[in-house]
Amino acid sequence: MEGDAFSVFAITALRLAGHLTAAGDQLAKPAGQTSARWQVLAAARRGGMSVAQIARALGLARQGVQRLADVLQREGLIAYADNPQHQRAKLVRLTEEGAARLGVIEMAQAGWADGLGAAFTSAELDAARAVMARVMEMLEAGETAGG
Amino acid sequence: MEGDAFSVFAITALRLAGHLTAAGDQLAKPAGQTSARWQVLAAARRGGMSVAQIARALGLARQGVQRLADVLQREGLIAYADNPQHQRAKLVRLTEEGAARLGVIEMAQAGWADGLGAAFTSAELDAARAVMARVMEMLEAGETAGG
DNA sequence: CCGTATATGACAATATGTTGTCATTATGGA
DNA sequence: TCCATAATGACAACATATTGTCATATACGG
Repeated sequence: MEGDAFSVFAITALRLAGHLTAAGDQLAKPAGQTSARWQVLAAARRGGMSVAQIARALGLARQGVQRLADVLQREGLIAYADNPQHQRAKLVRLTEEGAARLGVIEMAQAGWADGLGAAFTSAELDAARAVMARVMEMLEAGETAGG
Repeated sequence: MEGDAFSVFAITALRLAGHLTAAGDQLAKPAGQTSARWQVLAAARRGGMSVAQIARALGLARQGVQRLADVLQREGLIAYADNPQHQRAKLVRLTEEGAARLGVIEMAQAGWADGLGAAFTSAELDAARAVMARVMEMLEAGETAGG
């Protein structure tokens, strides 16, 4: 039945995420970063977002992203800019040093993704991604409803 | 190109895992457990495995599983049994109390999986799972090769 | 302006997980 | 037996992430 198929799907997704995080750490290591920091740097480049907004975009707890951002700010990779919309919620901005580090990571990431992606068709990857996204939507709906 | 499709796939997988872990924590909470503890309890029920073997099966670091297992042992949910094959590597066994807790979790998990799985066909879930498994195999090969 | 609800950052406690190191225990070859 | 290698558990340091709590800032309805 679908419940069993879903359980196997979920267990596989959790194990895959572990491997992807490990791979991301390896990609980010030459730039002295990690998977988590990379995500925050990428959000900082988009610009115009506060820490809380970045946390929501990444699906993480606000406080965890705050801690990462504070570290990155002390290291000079991101900077806090005044937010005309909100006195306390500073906007996160990528510094030149941060952009350089992010560039190193993304160069490596592009080659990595090309290499792994070559073993699949775009249709396969997109179909799998669509199923994952639908599951995520349902989970998010449940989280909002349940507390 | 497939590289871009793969990047989007990877990012989606990471976000999905965050939501799945949160959902698992909610399922395990009535039994006073968490997603991580649940995984170890499930491995303990299989029996005949040492901590290091469980870690490999879950794709986690040996030391992290050891710490979780030590906590579960102190709480009386699992027990260490002598291993005739290895003096130091004790076998992990589920206690009656551990089996009771695991049962509570899996009752809830079954209903949860049925509810979410009902929105998908078995073919959809299995196709997505197959793609994730192939990605995982490639990542594991890379990890073994690369160190 | 006031009161309520929400959003945000700060701080602490805790859980999870990795990496590194060490001593001990197998394992296999000379 | 002896030695090298790998596996294992113990311990520590650190990175990541959640939950809870608090004070302050913003938004909105009167």
